[in-house]
Amino acid sequence: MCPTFEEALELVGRRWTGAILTATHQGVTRFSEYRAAIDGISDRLLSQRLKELETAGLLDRIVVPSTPVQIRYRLSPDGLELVEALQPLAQWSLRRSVRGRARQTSSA
Amino acid sequence: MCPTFEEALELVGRRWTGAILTATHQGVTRFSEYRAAIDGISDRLLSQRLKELETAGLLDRIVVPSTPVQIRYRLSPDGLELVEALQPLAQWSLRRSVRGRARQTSSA
DNA sequence: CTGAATCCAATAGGATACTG
DNA sequence: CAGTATCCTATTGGATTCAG
Repeated sequence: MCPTFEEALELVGRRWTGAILTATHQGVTRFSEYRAAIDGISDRLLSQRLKELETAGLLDRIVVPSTPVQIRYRLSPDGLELVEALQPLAQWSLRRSVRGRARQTSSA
Repeated sequence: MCPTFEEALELVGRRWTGAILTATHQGVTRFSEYRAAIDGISDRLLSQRLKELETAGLLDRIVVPSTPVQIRYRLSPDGLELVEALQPLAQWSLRRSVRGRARQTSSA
């Protein structure tokens, strides 16, 4: 299997990453908005994930030169494509949860 | 975001999981075949992932009553749907790697 | 052949406090 | 507001050995 696919899976499989991408897709742009929109995420992880996604070229970090400066995030073209590419997976998990399967995936 | 989507992402984002699903989809069925097909995976992780995927209802573990018994794995209907749902993501990562983006996603 | 058991190193993640 | 820094624990993953 091509390694870039594994990389994509592992990036997107990191905790909170899906939630951040989804939130961004739904219009969330500010750090504090993510905090409010994503229940349970810590500042540290949010900051880390945003940076990872920016580094991966999936989010653009926009500095608005107001006073005080505002930081906004948005999906890059690649990021938008990714969110769209994840839709079938979202549908699948939704179908599955409706059918009753899901959960019990841990327990090593 | 619905928690089942996060669960799906985290399951599929675990190391080797994508490779195992792909290999299975391409006809791999035996433990030793996975070992041969997936470069670098250890017995421990292969065993663990197979069990996780079985527990999640994505793989079926078939015991063939020959002498000695043979163990075969195959995608369950859900697992097949999952593999199909992952195709857009695979396409996306392929497009991206062709375009030259990808990599540099780690470095916390 | 198909794993399970053990041991260890690395990484991820959570909580909290602090800063420009 | 938008993060950093620090600390600490839990989870992952790799290597190796053992077993039915």
